[in-house]
Amino acid sequence: MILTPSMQNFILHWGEMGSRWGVNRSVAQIHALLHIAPDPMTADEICETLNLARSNVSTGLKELQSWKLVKASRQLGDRRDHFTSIRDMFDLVTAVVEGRREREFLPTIEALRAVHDEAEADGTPEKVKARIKETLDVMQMFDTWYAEISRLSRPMHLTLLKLGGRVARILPKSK
Amino acid sequence: MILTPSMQNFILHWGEMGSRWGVNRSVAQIHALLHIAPDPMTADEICETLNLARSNVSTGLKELQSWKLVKASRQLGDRRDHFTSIRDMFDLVTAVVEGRREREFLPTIEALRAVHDEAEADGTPEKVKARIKETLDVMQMFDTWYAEISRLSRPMHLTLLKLGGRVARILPKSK
DNA sequence: CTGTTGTTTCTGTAATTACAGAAACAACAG
DNA sequence: CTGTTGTTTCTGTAATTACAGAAACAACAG
Repeated sequence: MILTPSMQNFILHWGEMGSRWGVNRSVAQIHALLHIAPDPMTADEICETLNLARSNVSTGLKELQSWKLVKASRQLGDRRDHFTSIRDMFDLVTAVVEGRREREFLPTIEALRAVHDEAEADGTPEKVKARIKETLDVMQMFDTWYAEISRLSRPMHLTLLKLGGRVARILPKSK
Repeated sequence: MILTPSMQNFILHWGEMGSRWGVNRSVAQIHALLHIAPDPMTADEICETLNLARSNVSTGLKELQSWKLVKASRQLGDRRDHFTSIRDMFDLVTAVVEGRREREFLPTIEALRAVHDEAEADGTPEKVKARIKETLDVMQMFDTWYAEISRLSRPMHLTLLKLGGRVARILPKSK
């Protein structure tokens, strides 16, 4: 596959961004390539296009699949796996947010809960215990909010997105 | 300052979480300490409590101030700076989200815009150009949504948070 | 002036991370 | 059986990152 300069830049920038977002550069580059590739690609094509070792592409694809950002598919008369990224940008955002929640947010809440319980018995000052509890409570509040919102339907999400700040005009009436 | 085991764990976990969130461990630990500290602390006290070099504490405090997570204050009759973290959890979340938006989201949008313009002239296939444009558009849509929502008042934020998924019950009527 | 406080910059080091490339395997088609 | 495809695991290396500690400096109180 031949990359035009702007396609190369897209992949490079996505790779940079990936490393800020906690995904390593190679993995983010593979995702970027699949994201803009018109057709599914095999692992070998990805190796050639990005100049990565096969082992790393294989591992990277696994990781992307675990994030549910990439799917493997088969083509008739070909034994090789063909990989595509999620085509719908909404699904992509959902997958990324969901992944981060599971890997970063929930473990933190869990750890905070453990610390909170531990603090009951080890002579931690009341003020400090209150701070820890408040931190835990607020994080849980945000998590609950997210869980509820994410359960809404796609059209509802779109409505809310388009509505933006105007949601405030509608709400007060109902209070 | 004496740390109980649970306070130590809080700081350690916060430090771990920090490294996942793109802040380095020391910086996250300093923040964790200030977050649960009942009273403002001087740089020296932080050094002692966390066993960090003074230079690193100094740099870390600078970084936390640039994130607006920590403020320096003065006390009568003392020439040293005393540091406190944001006390209000809502302000903290806002500061973190705002910081990440500026450092991770906006640069990406900027880069995408540049790639998008570049793609006009370098023979990038139409399909690929469309993908790039779609990616840019969706990211901008989310950013606009966030910008509008963040402009709402604090009580409105609280209302929305408590409302959670029930916001859906209110909206359809108005369509 | 001296002492205190804090910042910045540099050096060196330990730990971590991100890879390439090799090798061993597994699954399966023909 | 052989050839193809893909995965997993290992070794080695280069690059990066996160520090400690030193040193030089600045600002300022008294």
